[in-house]
Amino acid sequence: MTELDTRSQILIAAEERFSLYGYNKTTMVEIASDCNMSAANLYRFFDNKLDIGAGLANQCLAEKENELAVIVADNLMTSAEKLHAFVVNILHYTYRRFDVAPRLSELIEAMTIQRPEVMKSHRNSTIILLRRLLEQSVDAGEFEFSDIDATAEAINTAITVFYLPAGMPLFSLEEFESKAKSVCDLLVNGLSKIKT
Amino acid sequence: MTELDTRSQILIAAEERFSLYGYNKTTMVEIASDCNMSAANLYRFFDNKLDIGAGLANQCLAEKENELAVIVADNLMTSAEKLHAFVVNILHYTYRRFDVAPRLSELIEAMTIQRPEVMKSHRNSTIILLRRLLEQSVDAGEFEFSDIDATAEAINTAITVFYLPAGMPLFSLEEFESKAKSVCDLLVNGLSKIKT
DNA sequence: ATACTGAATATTTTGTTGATTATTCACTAA
DNA sequence: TTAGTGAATAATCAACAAAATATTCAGTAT
Repeated sequence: MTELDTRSQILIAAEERFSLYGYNKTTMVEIASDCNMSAANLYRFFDNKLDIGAGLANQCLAEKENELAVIVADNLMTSAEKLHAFVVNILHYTYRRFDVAPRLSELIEAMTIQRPEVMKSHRNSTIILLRRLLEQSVDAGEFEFSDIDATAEAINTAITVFYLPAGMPLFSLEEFESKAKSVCDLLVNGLSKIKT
Repeated sequence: MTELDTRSQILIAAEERFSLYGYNKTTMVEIASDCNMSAANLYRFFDNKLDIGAGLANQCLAEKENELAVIVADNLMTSAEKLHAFVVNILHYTYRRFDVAPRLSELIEAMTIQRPEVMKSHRNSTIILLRRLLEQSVDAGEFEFSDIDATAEAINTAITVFYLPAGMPLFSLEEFESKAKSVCDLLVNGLSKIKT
């Protein structure tokens, strides 16, 4: 088995364990024995448990980014619709992680605290996607703005609530969806060439 | 001494202790002896320690609301300037609590978890202030929008990041100030009668 | 060299127990 | 009746040992 195969075998075993029992309750021995190897051998592929977590988190977040990229690439939606779909997608992802698969959010929590660069890089990717959305909106003659980078950043800042699982218990999903709609409307109003 | 006097005497003693040593490390006996009374007597004025905390938190948040009310009432600033000042004030308050007076944020944390209605009511007051700001902006012929309540809520949602002490370690105060500026610009653009 | 292991060590978590602290209550003083 | 107390009880916290777990390392097999 190649080194790459073994790495992904470990990641698959870890994903199974982490999503079932959570990051903290999963031991290196368990992951190792799922892969029919000793715990010591895991260290030939990952520096430590946190790095296994980071590998997995990067995978999960990359999937999320792909979903968002699909929305941005869509050419049937208007830019306003895309932005709304974008935000709702983020909200639903956050909600799911808090409500449906709370085990995996233990991993995200650990990353936020102990591997902030993982979340930072996800943040970056998201802003790049927003930037692309804005570029396309200009091409389509729908939005206009002066500084595309500042605008992408500002939008990301304004929708930060929808990223935070900590806020989820405060309102129902329906309430959050309605908030997402109002915020998008407000933003779109500021971006549109022609005011609605 | 009237009952009201005793209540505020207790709150004063509690404020001193809470801001010096934090909510958790302050004991009922300490508060009581600061007021020259027995711990048991505190319970004639407050149901429990959490209620003393809630009384104090309400006071602190009311002060914050007053500062914001002053900004809204100002008649030298444009509506755009008011909104910006409003957001920056919130940001600075959050930053101060996280960076300068972390002891008191222990109290806010306890309230967030164990007395969510305290924070909810503060949230409400803030939205009412934003509503007033919007009313005045219409009178001044500066902003226009369809639904004032939805708009006030949407603005509040968009500026939620600036309320969260948890986010403070991620960026410097300067970075947050710049974010506050971009978000305000974006919002103002969407609200203004005449686009800039 | 490369893939791996068992056993040793270091770090973290868990469980337990004593001490602190919050809260209640029966009571006194005015 | 109102303001207060000391002492009893209940809940929480802190410290420390024991157990579990992460990580390292010396060494085996191919």
